[in-house]
Amino acid sequence: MGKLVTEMLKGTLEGIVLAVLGGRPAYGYEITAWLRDQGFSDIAEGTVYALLVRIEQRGLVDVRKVPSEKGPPRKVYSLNAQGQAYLEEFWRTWSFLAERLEQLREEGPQT
Amino acid sequence: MGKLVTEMLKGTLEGIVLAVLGGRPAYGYEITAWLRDQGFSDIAEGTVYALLVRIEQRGLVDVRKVPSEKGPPRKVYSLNAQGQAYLEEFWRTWSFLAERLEQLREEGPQT
DNA sequence: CTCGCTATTCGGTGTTGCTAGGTACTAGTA
DNA sequence: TACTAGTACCTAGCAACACCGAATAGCGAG
Repeated sequence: MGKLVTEMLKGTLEGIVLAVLGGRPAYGYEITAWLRDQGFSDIAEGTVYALLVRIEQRGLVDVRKVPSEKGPPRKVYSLNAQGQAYLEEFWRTWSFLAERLEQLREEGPQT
Repeated sequence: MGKLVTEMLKGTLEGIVLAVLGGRPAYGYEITAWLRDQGFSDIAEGTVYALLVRIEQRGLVDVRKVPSEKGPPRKVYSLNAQGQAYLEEFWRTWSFLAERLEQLREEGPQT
């Protein structure tokens, strides 16, 4: 896509991934593929893996290794209680930002 | 506010400021005050000024100096044609992202 | 046995917002 | 005079995050 998306993803990609994990456990490769499917056509693989490491270190997810038939073992991440709480905080922040922007788009800044 | 907002602002703050300038010309100090009014309570002044320098260097805005009665002269920025085009591109990108997130929030990832 | 797909990891880069100051001009006040 | 506060702008160094490119590793097909 472009630089605009890249910059906007900072801060939101993390929430997106957490939201995915909120729905069901998943592993890196799978998440990357899903994101590309959703239109984030040029998400870098490395980006997703780095993000997963971060949220694991922050204790937002649990991990378990699952053998794969076609390749190295998968690291399957699932959202834990702390991650759930963080995700809710993310949605609140997102709502705040989205409301401000929607208002700006419709009305312009109130004079 | 918090780190979450800070990270989310990366990539969107620029669009926000351009949108403000799309409504009317404005200067840095004024924009900062307006943002704080809108709930972005701890936007740093330096952030806004640095951003304005960037968008000026990219040729998205026109600038003129206007004397002030109570302080140094103001640098009043206004959106030019190139900035207008960029702003529209920003809105398209924003819409894309917002749609994906809204979908995620409501449905969860489709299994 | 090499090619392609699955799956993860890592080092270095660029952009961006923040911190924490500084400069400069005006007006009010002790 | 000296100080304080409000207006208005600028800068250097920092941290976080997404990107790029490459490497590693296992498996099946040709």
